Amino acid sequence: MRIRDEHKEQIVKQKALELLVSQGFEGFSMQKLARAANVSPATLYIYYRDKEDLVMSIGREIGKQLNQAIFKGFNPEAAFEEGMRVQWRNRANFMLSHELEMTFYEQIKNSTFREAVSADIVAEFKEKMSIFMKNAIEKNEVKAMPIEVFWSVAYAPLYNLLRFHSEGKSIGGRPFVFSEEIMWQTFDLVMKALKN
Amino acid sequence: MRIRDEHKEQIVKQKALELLVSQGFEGFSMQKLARAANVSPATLYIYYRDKEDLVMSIGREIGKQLNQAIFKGFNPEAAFEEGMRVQWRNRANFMLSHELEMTFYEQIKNSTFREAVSADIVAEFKEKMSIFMKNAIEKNEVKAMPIEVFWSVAYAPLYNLLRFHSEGKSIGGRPFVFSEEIMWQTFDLVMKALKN
DNA sequence: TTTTTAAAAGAACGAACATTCATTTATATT
DNA sequence: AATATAAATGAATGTTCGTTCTTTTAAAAA
Repeated sequence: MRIRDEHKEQIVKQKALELLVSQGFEGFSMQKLARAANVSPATLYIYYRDKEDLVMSIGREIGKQLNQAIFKGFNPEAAFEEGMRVQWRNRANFMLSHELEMTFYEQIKNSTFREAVSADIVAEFKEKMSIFMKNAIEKNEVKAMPIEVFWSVAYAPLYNLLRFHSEGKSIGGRPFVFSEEIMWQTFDLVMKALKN
Repeated sequence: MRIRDEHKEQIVKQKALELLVSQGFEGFSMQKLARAANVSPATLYIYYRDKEDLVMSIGREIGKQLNQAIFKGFNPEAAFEEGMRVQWRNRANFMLSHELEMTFYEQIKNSTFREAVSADIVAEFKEKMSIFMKNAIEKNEVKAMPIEVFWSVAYAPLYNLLRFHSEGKSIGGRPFVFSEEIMWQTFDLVMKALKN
């Protein structure tokens, strides 16, 4: 029995990401991918059931990686600001070292493949994060609020900074560059908003 | 000379929006649009140069509408919190009354058509907003900070709430519904972050 | 070494794609 | 009423699409 070439499979995955990010969903096709990966179109159907399966598999894999990265070293029993600091550091680290993946992930969340990607991931986030929040509220570190409000104030600014960063352009004239300093400056503002 | 049917043109625009939002860029085609709008494919090429022109025209039009709505009644000389309140109200009003348009606008910003849509819009925002910010800093209402940090803290939470709203689903178990109350609760947190 | 089996390939399929062409239709002007 | 002209059409263009077919290739098992 001929053995599957894992390296070839990796190349397909990588080229798919590159193509999807550079050309968008509308410019992505199985034949282009096959050409880019130096593979027969038929080979793609050994690795994936069809085009949808390919896109969703890659999307789900990135989602899992992201989720895992986010909770690395995160202790739901930790003090509020400390826990939040870990979350910000984890998210920023992952995003800066996986720009291609994150761009694709944002793309897929604004596409018809939306649901499939985020279902499990949201569930895991909810489970771990709600314990952390419950603790913080009980310890009087933060006011009770709908989790959507919390999420929006706590993380949306960070994601937005990173979006400015990877778009390369800015609202101001000079190009915006994300840095540790800017991140923690923003973090302090967010803490000021959330902490009692 | 036969006169152009403006009503028909409107239907094409509306159906294009509906199709793009429900099927995504990858599921959108000129032939599908023609069928949905009860029009010959050739007619689309009377209204638009090609597919790209169609998508971008619609995107740009929404961008202009959004920008106009945002600055309605906005006075750059106003006090910081008051000015921000106008901005939040304007943005929320527009988004809630143009959900389809906003979904499409988010889609296009995460696609290859990105640049073309936001160029002018960002320029106008920068011009008007920088005066407002300069005033607020001089009046000691808010600390100086990079405009990207300001934007991320000031508006990203609002956009994120509205995203939760239109996704219909939530992090929590119950479906999330955007409301005036939740909006101003979030606004207060953001003000706490930004104001001196 | 031979057999077995799945990986991989290349050519091919009909379907759908963006766009154009030749023609018809409706209206404003003469 | 006749003419001019741009709107609108349906059919057709060649191209690319996703996917499958048949065949070849490579490695594990015999």
